[in-house]
Amino acid sequence: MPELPEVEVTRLGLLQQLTGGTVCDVWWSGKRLRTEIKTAVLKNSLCTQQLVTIDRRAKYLLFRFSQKAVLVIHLGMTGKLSLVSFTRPRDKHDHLGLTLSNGMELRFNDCRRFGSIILWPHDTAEKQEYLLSQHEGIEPFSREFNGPALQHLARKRTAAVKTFLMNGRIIAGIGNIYANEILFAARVHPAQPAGTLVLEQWQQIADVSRNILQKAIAAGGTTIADFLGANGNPGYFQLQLSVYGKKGQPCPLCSTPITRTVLGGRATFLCSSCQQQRH
DNA sequence: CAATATACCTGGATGC
DNA sequence: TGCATCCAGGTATATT
Repeated sequence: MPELPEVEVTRLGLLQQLTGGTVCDVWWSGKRLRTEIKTAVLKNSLCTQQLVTIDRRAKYLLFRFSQKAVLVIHLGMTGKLSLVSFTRPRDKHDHLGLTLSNGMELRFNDCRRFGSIILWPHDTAEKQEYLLSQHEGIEPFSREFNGPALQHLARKRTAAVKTFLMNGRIIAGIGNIYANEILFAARVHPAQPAGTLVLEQWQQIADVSRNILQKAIAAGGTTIADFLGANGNPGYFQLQLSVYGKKGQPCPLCSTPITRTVLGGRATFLCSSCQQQRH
């Protein structure tokens, strides 16, 4: 589900209600996620700790606690976080619960279990955060995300520009839905080799990326099947999608039917009239 | 090193 | 109704 906007919507929703809360218990379903969960370690590190703030790097949420420990949560494909009363019965696919001293519980629900939950203990958190940041690509809302920088990063890259945008080690936060939408808005053909785009195209991609991601955050994210923000509400950006999932429907700009292809194993939607390869 | 394939999971939609 | 098949917002790892 979650690309940068959905992760950001989750973060903002939790921040409102959660900061200042103190952890008093940890529950785990016993089912393994992408990473191993050590309940005893989580309890030892987090119980009595107060949540200071929540940050985001790429699609990771960083829950910062008072004694410097950081709980890192990645939502994978179907992960959702919610804050509910600890008396509420657990749902199917609930996998982790952090009970807070105010009677609320932060719950992680993840049907497909591609999500991950990692604890950075206080003594290595700084180092781990540095390593994560090194490993992840540039943030779309950062200064370094601009036309010339993107063109530079794409030098000698033969992979399709869509695959390039979705490569998290190069650019953070852009997944399949937003890659499709960004390339349509920039009028760039998804299969064009990244290294062959001209500066004007990269500038356009940088501009529309920020615009689309920002609008998606403002709309509460995109809910196709099951994304819910931390307050339990769906997003509404799917109402503003131009091409994703729109096979056969008219292009909003020229009415040519949208086509679906597969690129790098992922569904790819485009308007063959508005998006043409430029060499 | 870069590009591509595969694996990790569950469940909804589709077709027979 | 049942069953098989395909598909889904991500990413680490292996293979070419």
